[in-house]
Amino acid sequence: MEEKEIIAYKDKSGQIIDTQTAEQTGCNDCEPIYFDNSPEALEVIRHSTAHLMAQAIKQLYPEAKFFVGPVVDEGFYYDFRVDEKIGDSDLKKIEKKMQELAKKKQPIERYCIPKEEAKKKFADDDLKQEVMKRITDDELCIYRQGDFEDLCRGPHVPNTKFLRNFKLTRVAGAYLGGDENKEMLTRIYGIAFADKESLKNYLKMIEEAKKRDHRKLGSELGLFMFDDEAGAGLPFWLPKGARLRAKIEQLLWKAHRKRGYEPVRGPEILKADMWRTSGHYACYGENMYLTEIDGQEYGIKPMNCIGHILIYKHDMHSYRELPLKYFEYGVVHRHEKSGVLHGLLRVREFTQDDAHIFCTPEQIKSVVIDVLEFVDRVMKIFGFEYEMEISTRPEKAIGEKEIWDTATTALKEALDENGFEYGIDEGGGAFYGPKIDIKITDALKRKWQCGTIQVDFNLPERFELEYVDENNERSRPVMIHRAILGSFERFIAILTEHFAGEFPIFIAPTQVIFVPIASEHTAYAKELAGSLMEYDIDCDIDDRNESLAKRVRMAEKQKVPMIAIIGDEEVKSRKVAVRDRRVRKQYDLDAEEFIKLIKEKTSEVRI
RNA sequence: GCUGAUGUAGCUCAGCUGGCUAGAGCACUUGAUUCGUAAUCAAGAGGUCGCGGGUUCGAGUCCCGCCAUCAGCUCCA
Repeated sequence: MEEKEIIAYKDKSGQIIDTQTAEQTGCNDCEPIYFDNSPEALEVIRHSTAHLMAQAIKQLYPEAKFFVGPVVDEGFYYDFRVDEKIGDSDLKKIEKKMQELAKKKQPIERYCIPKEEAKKKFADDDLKQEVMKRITDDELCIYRQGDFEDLCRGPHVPNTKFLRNFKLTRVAGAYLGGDENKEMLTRIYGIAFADKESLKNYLKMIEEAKKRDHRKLGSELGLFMFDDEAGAGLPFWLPKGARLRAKIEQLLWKAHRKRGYEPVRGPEILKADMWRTSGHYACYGENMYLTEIDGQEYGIKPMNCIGHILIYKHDMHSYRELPLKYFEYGVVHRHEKSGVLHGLLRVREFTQDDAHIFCTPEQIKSVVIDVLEFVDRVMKIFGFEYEMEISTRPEKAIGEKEIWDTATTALKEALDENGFEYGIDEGGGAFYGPKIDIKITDALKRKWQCGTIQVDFNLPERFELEYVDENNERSRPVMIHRAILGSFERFIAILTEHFAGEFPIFIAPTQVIFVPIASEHTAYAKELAGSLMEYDIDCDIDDRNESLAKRVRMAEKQKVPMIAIIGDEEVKSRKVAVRDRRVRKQYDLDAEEFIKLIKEKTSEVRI
């Protein structure tokens, strides 16, 4: 067996020191990093592959100027400027050149020079100047392979021979430094591994993800559609999708009622002054759809808070009523930029499973703890793992700093007391308060932001909300906004990809499909379907004039969990031949047993 | 919104460098078949080639604008 080669070192603090640096400055107490797929090794390999790509681009497009080329979660990229347009077809060409360069086994060398000297050296390269502006070090390092040199902090592999298992995945545009107002550079993304096998597996995973794409499955399974003429980002729910959605809505409705939430409903549009009072007009106005009615400006709601607030204000409230929980499947409209729309994951009209809890400041912690229990229950039912993150005060915000601090502390305590782990997103809060975001991890280990719990001290102030406290005096309640799924649209998109379209029977659009073998068996199938419909179980009967084999195939392709075949034998003995997709088994059951089984399977889930 | 790519029947796609009435498979309709677990046979219907301009004797094919989609940037449920 070939001994693994060392491509870099790791020092005590965990920092990666490449072999070039180690040679120049030494490295005490360093552990070697071998040429394999460890996270550290991949970082070095991918970073060097980015450089190799830059070298190839420079040879193919001599006028190219380079900005930055970092390693990211999904591989690496390099941002650069060329005069020509680079399309997907050019990737192959660049890849080929990279292979060619890698084969030359060029050593990668490093040398450092004072910043001033570097500035002179790259005087005619405005992008390099831009990079240097961001670096505070006095000495800058340059890596060289063959005739290609690039300003870089490293680390890099010692030789280009280590860079063989890579693939350029896509071309895209990216703003210089992520700033929308600056010029747009060309960005090429790529991925690299130590061995061929891992690269192949990675590409296979991407293929798998493509097969699960909710947009593809959504149209194959007849869940939803979009219509170019009707407008971008405006989903239409087809019968199968609407069934699926209705089941989730019903399940969740009951779960809310059980937890003391009251259903309410506000109007879709409100006068613009309302949005001015709330602060939405100023802070969220660019995303709102505005219209004029009888000379008055109105805004279509982008959030449901105002409706719930006005309902709260309609009555006097005693401290005895708190916490008061209003919930609504609220339809909201947000003018998202056209480029960000993405299937059901990002749309312009969507329905939130929204609730607002009015409580005293002292109750925040216990209310949040209750919501966390609710979230946990729902996530478990659908088989999702999740993580949480607290977001703190953003730059564009309303409300006093002290108020923000109090609220943020309450959120942290609620999580701490329950032993939940969480991350912190500094400055990531909504403009009206800090929040806990719930991020789902799906079957392919991808993370999605769905649920959210947001404390709000500001809107109660702006709308002068009150309750009568135990001393018969007026006090100001706190509001907690929360959503568990986030929106039905996004949640169903994630659910579809998570289950690859094979929804569990309790939410499947078609829970049972009857396939009568010949036309004289249809009556019995209808009778059984009728019984199941009594229990809100969605069943279809496929009595089309097609072969049995074909109809079974169609049912399988539609991923129906239970297929019930009805023929002479079944009619005669009042049985059902069941084909269970989940356990991939076939068995016979008496009609009564069958109905009981389906009833159990569909109702065992309670949130 | 920005960068790049794409847009032919409900879906997946073919249609060479501009040239007769635009094709295929699946789905759909009709007829035959009445069938025991992943595609029965036959026939039929379905498209102002995303929309609007332009170049040309002639445009699905070339040019411009718009719309939509895709991959990203940025933003978010």
